[in-house]
Amino acid sequence: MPRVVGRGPGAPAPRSADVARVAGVSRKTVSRVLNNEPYVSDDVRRRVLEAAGELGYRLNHAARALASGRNRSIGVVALGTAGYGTASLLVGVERAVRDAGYALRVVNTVDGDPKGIAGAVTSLMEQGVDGVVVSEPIVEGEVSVRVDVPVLFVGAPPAFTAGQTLTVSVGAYALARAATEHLLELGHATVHHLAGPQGWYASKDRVEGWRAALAARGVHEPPVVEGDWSPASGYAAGRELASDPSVTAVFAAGDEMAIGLIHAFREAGRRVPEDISVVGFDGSPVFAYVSPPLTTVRQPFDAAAREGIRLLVHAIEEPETELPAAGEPPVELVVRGSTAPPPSHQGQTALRTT
Amino acid sequence: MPRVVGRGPGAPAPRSADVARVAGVSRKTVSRVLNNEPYVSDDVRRRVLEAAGELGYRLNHAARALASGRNRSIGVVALGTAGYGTASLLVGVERAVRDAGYALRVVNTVDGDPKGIAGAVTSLMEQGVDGVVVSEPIVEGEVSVRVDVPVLFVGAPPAFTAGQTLTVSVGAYALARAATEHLLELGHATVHHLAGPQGWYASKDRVEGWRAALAARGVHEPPVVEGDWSPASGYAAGRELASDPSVTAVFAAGDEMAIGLIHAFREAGRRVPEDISVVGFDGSPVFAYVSPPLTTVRQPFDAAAREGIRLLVHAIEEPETELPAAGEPPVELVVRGSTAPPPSHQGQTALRTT
DNA sequence: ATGAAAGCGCTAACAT
DNA sequence: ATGTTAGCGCTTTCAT
Repeated sequence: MPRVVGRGPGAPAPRSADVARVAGVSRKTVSRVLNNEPYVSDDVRRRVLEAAGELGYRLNHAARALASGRNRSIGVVALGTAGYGTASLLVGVERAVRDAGYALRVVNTVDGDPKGIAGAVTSLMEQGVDGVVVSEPIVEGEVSVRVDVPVLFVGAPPAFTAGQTLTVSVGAYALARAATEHLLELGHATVHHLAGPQGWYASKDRVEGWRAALAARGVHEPPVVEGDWSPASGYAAGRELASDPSVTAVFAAGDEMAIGLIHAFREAGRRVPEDISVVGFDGSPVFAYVSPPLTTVRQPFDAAAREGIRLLVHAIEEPETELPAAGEPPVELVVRGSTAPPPSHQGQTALRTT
Repeated sequence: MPRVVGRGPGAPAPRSADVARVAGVSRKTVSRVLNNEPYVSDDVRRRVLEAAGELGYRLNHAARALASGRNRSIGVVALGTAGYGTASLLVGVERAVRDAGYALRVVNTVDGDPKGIAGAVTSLMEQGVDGVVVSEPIVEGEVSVRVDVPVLFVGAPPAFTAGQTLTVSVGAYALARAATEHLLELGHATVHHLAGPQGWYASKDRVEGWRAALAARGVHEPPVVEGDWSPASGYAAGRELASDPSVTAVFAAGDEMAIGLIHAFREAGRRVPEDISVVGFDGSPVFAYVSPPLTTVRQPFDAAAREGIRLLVHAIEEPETELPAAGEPPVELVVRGSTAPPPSHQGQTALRTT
């Protein structure tokens, strides 16, 4: 009678002892081969591999983790939404983690609040991950968890203390600044900003980049409009902004919000880019195919994920040596059709007196 | 000196024996409390929980898995792309898995080919998952892996044999049929189809639904145009289709391809929806805010994920009892602005003689 | 270059 | 309702 329900027909799964028996070596030697340890003759190595293949042997990660204290797995706390940004980052992280020979554990937080994050991290710790990645969308607030493994924060400053905290930037500040400067260089008197929700680091960086670009030119800083990343919130903001004739350029903190914004402008009879220019943020490829094609800045998700995981794995595997510093990611502005010089200066000033 | 690198300052992590000692009970009793087993007095339960809290005790999943043979984890083989569909499904799966009290292991396959899938599944088996989810994007071909746990296929027929295979539909066939029928009811003589890449189940279902709608009305079935899900491939297909004046309605197998398609049509001087109607597939919310707003069919990702995981967990926990059957998901057609009746009949026939 | 023995932290089966 | 004993499958010493 089979020991466990669910096992295929017949025998229980082979263990390393079975491989050892078939190969005519000790269990420890099998272990050595499987872990690519030195001091195994090529002949023995071959025999072990052969026996393993024959038996259809599969290593038991749980047993290995228990015995060695290392899991070769990395946990990621992601935001439970299906946006292009979140998803891209997750895909990049998965790839980088797998390439590093680690397994991935994912826990989503519905909303990025501290309590949700604490719970997610605790769950990951129980699962025995060797390192944790907290992905960009995280809100401010005290997160209280005891974490004794290295933690990588992507696109945000450390939100809690851990065995070791690392950060990798997605260059949001520089990207926001570049987006705003692009608009300013086009001749716009100022640039309005449709931000993400308050309290999010992702929002903050972008606001600051925008603000810095404005300050560098000494131009007036209009009040920030706040959205929630959704196209609907961009649309709502657009209806508001459209009624203000002084608005000729808007930098939106997300591509989808930008799309909603443009839609509202056009409905209100304001042409884009002739009357109002709009720049998005993310670099989602599909918006190159809408009218007008969306000018945006591309977030270097892949590069950030690769770089971040490199750092994290280093911290896991060689905690003593110093970390090779991460370079700032490149700033990539994608100019498409949603930006243009402002309407004639006189018309603009005339309207602004309103 | 600390035993393991990375542990916080001081003591090693507390184990269940420590909790037992502090609470003044046996290790097994601690185990009973932690697993919510019956036959524990309320008083003891309270004491154990208290001791655990005090010590900051965290269960060791690896040890539990090794001892019990069960991991309380589910693995998902996802496609390594950041599309709205894939990401939505993954988010839904993560949520459903967590709600069921399981952890999630994710392995992406860059391309959904059989070899990649086999590798992904093997990796998951080594990680000791109790069940596997193979998400929709999977290509045809023989996948040869030995799997002794239940496997759930989302939106595709079983691609390999396992301890037990389950399927949950996303209703792609019915959705494709509904999309095509919508166009036909508008009065279009026929409907062209921009499909996904050949070999993908996701493409196949949609082709068949489209074909069935056409056949039911006895209308001519034009040749299928093939894309690769990307907006660029939709654009390329659009340039081709735009030169054929008989084309007045296209059903695209994905929203992003539909967007590319529309862009190409407009560039070629064909208005949407006046000259050509386009229906997408997925239901991505942002395309309600482009011009014209995209008519589409909504894939019930959340419902499918919930339903699928319910089935899978049932198969894991009660392999004996029969599975409660899954109802077909609702068909949701979202009519927006990219569809309209065809141009006047006479103009159309005149052109068609070309 | 290889092996023997011990034990990782937990749960299972059987006590009581 | 609670405790005892014996492993789960692997890696770690430490021998050889």
